[in-house]
Amino acid sequence: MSAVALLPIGEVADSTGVTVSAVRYYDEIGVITATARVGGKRRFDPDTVGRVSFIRRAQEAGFSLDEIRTLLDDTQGGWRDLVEDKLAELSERRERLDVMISMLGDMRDCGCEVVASCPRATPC
Amino acid sequence: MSAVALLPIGEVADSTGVTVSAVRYYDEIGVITATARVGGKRRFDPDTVGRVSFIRRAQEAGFSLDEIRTLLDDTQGGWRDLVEDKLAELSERRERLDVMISMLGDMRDCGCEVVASCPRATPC
DNA sequence: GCTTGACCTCAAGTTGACTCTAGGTCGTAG
DNA sequence: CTACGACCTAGAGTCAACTTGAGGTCAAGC
Repeated sequence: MSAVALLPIGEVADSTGVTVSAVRYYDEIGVITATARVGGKRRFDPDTVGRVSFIRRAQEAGFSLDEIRTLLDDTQGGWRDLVEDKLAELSERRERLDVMISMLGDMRDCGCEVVASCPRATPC
Repeated sequence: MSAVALLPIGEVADSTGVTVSAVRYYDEIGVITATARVGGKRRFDPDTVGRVSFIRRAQEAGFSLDEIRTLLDDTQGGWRDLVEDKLAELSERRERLDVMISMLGDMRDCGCEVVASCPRATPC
C-alpha cells in the first residue's frame, strides 16, 4: 500500500555519484528538498535521484545552481526562456571552441620551437 | 638606433582589453615579465601585448594560468604534448556540449509545464 | 606650491561550489 | 554495554583568478 521507501542521503549520493556533502549542500541551498526527517536524518523522495542527475547535467551545460533552481522551480513556463538563452550561449561557446580547436591543431602542426613566437598561436 | 619604446602598464592593459590589476597579477605570477622598471614603474616590451592576448585566448580554451606559463616558457618542445592533451580534452568537451545543446533543444520543444517532470530533460 | 593621474605595494576580500573539521546523535550488532 | 557506521550541525577552509582598499611615490601642468 505504501509508496516507495524514502531514501537516506547516502543512497542518493551513491546512486547519483555525488558526495554526501554535496547532496547536503544541495538540500541546504534548496535545489533539492528532503521530504522528511527521521530521527533528525534526511529522507529523500526517490525522484531526487533523477533531479540530482539533472542538476549535474545542467551544471555541465553551464547553468549555475542558482539558475538551476529557477529552472526547476518554475511553474509558469518561464523556464523556457532561460533554456532558450542558454541554448544561444552554448551555441556561441561551441563556435569559439571550434576556433580554439583549430588554433591548437595549427600550433601542434607548425614547426615552432617555442609557443611565444609561434605565428599560429592566434586565431582568425 | 634604439628599439621600440617600452610600454607602461596602462598601455598594455588598454591595448589588450584587460584591467591594469590583471596585468599586474600576470606579472606577479610570472606569466608575463616587465623588462624594466623606471622609477619603480613597470615597463613592458611591446611583445607583451601579443603575449597577453594569447593568454586570454588560451584561458578561453580552458588552460589555467599555470598551464599557460608552462606552455609559454617551454623551450624543449614539450609544450606540444600539452597542446595535444588539451586538444583531446576540447574535442571531448565539444561532444558533450553537442549533447547538451540537443537536450536543451528537446526541452524547449517539448510540451512540459515544469522541468522537473520533463522526460526530455535527460540526454541519450 | 599644489593637484592630478598614473603608477606602486601589501594584504585582504570576492565568487561559486563545494569540502573539511570538530563534536554530537542514533540505531543496530555483538 | 560498547563499538560501529551512517548521519547530524555550524563554521571554517579551499581553489583560481582576480579585485579592492589603504596608504604612498612621482612627474607634469597650472
